[in-house]
Amino acid sequence: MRLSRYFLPLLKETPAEAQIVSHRLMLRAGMLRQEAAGIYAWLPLGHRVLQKVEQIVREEMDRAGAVELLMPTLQLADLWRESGRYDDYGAEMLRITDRHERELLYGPTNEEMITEIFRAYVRSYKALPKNLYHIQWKFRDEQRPRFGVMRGREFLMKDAYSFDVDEAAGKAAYNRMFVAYLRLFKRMGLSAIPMKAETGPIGGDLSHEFIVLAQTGESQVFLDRRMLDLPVPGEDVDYEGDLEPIVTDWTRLYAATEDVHDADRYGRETPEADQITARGIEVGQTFFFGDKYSKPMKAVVSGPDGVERPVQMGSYGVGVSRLLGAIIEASHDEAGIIWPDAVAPFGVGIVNLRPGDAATDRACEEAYVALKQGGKEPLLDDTDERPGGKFAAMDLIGLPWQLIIGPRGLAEGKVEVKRRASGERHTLPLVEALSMMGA
RNA sequence: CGGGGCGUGGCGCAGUCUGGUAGCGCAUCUGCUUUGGGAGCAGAGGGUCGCAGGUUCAAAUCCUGCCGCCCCGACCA
Repeated sequence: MRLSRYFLPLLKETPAEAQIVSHRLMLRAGMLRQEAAGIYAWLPLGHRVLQKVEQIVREEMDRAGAVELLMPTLQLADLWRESGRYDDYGAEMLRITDRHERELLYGPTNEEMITEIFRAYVRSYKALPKNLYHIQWKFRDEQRPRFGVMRGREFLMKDAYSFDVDEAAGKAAYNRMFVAYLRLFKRMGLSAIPMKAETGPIGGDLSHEFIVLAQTGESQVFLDRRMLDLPVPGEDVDYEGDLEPIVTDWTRLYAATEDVHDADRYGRETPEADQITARGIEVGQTFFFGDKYSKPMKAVVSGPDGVERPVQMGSYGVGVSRLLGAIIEASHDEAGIIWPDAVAPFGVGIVNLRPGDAATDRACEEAYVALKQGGKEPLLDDTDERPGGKFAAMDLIGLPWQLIIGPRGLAEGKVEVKRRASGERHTLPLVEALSMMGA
């Protein structure tokens, strides 16, 4: 992409409404525009990152055996009356009436709908296990939206739902999601720690919140330092096999958010030297809730014994749009965002220091084509902006690599490569620069 | 939902107390000079002062009502 043709409205000054760093940087970097409290338009740069994050979630869900579908944003109120949640859900649920006076709602989640879909088609244990997910916009009419995209009213969420014949199979399905979550957050460059979570009225102890550690996190968390060193399962993890050992490894050590923190247990189980108190951002949550919805909504399957029983369900959410905020909270400096390679909107920013200079233009063009062919998704700054402004802009939008090309360096046959994360720079011939960046 | 604050060119703000026909910085446009870490000079454009009523000769400024947004708290993926 050539910057001169792109749409990247950068802000030199921070809009007054933004307080936390990720919100400020997203506005300044031209990723986001607020349209109403907690409702945002995703500008091209933000949209690209959103899609990258979404794609990683999708790949890891698919790898774990989940199947993607897409449910609508609007749902019928009657569906929610079946589970009893229409009345339980408070003002957070956005209720809408259509021209026929039918009551609708903008879905805050999809347990009811997925259960309805499942029960319409599945009757036998032989069709199980199943895990269906979608990535869709949700709406929760928060009383007080804040922190930009981290607590908006409209948000993009991946939610998966597992269906199993009995509790043991349900637990295995839960484990698959647990492992998939470890992997997908890791791929985004995040260290997300599963922490025991409140299950609320659902009961049982099978629920975890996945928390990203960041200094500016919204809530306080307590954990065993050794959790940070646990190995994340690789691409070759066998989702057909027994994942219990991995889950046990990741749940044995103490890790809790402030609302479920047990100071006595913490002191007992975790050596003082390994105790960490930090701030965290919740980016995902896993639940196993058995027949909470399948029972009232009559989603039943026949077992091998010919007896019909409610299917055992779990649900697994990832806050896709929220993740952008979390990633920035966890990865930025004074100058701007530092994107992890896997989610960066562009792989390399090429800075043409002197557009109009024949040799410089030629070298930039050569680099642009090579990087593009190498799948590096370059963004070429071919604007008339002054060098200082270009450098500041590149640092702000946080592309992993900067390739700086100008007449001064070219006179020596060299260009400069800068790694955004470390600030490390190298002056070297263009070919070498390209191979350094993997093109 | 309780408490506090704010709404003035695209962005950041001053002006409001004490009414007199709107200003600063950045950004934008034009010209010239500049060009390796947010340039200089000269000129230009752009504002129903959140909205609606009211008071007044006169309202960004005073009064009433409404709307929007932000912060702290309670609540939440």
